[in-house]
Amino acid sequence: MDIIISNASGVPIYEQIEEQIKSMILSGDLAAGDALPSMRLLAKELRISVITTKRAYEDLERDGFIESVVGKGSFVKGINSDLMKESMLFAIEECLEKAADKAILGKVSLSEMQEMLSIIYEEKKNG
Amino acid sequence: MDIIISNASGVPIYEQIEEQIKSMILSGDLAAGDALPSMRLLAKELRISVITTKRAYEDLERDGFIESVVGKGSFVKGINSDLMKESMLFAIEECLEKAADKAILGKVSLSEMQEMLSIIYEEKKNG
DNA sequence: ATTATTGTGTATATTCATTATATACACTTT
DNA sequence: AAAGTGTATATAATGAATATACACAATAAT
Repeated sequence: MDIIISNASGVPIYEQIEEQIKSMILSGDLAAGDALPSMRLLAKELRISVITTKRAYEDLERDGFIESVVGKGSFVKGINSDLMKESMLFAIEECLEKAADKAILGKVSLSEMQEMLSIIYEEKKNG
Repeated sequence: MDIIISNASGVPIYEQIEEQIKSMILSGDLAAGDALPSMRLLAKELRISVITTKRAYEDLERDGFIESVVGKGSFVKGINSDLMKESMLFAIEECLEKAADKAILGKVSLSEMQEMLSIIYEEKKNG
């Protein structure tokens, strides 16, 4: 399981895990029925506490993406892919809203923002 | 002093105050030498603690935007307007980066984001 | 088959950092 | 003296992350 956590980002670890697992489900890297790494194993790999992985899996279960059964493990559920994309778009929207708020306060134009976004996006995608 | 704080946003109150005062300086609503409302008065207007306004003014002073002198009050300093804009752009950049991260994970294209951003920006600016 | 072991998820109590607070203090002006 | 400034100390409330012990299931050893 290729999950990368960054302490510098300010994003809570459990959220980073959630986002990346959702992404793998969306992209097909994880299919319905697939087993996730156990909370303990993932915690060991990432050098974090079991409780943090549990927090992530707990949220994913609450939101209907996975299912955990004691003694057996955690598994990907059948997902409505459209709903999934909806949830992703919503998270993106929240970030863009914050950026727009700051931009308007700071008298930064839309085209300036578009330019910035374009550079950032391509940078992240390629470099 | 027209400062609006929103508890729903998740942004700390002191940060909201800082952003809005910076914005007023940048736009010219506040000029060098102008007196800010006293910490106590602003706290009273916003129905928050003096300590929170102090925290905001403290940060603004640390960053060179204002100056506080005991017994007298807090005042806007002479500002390098370019540096100011730099600092605003940096904050916007951070938000856009988070959005871009999520977009790439979620297989959301750049043009989709541009479209979202455009709608959000215009909505906030006009509506 | 029974039992011990190992691997699952779960629950409790705790630590740490951040945000926000009440209250009392020190200084300046009037 | 009084009323207005900014300042400092001690405290509460929340959220992120943790260590440790608990409960259940599958498996290997006997």
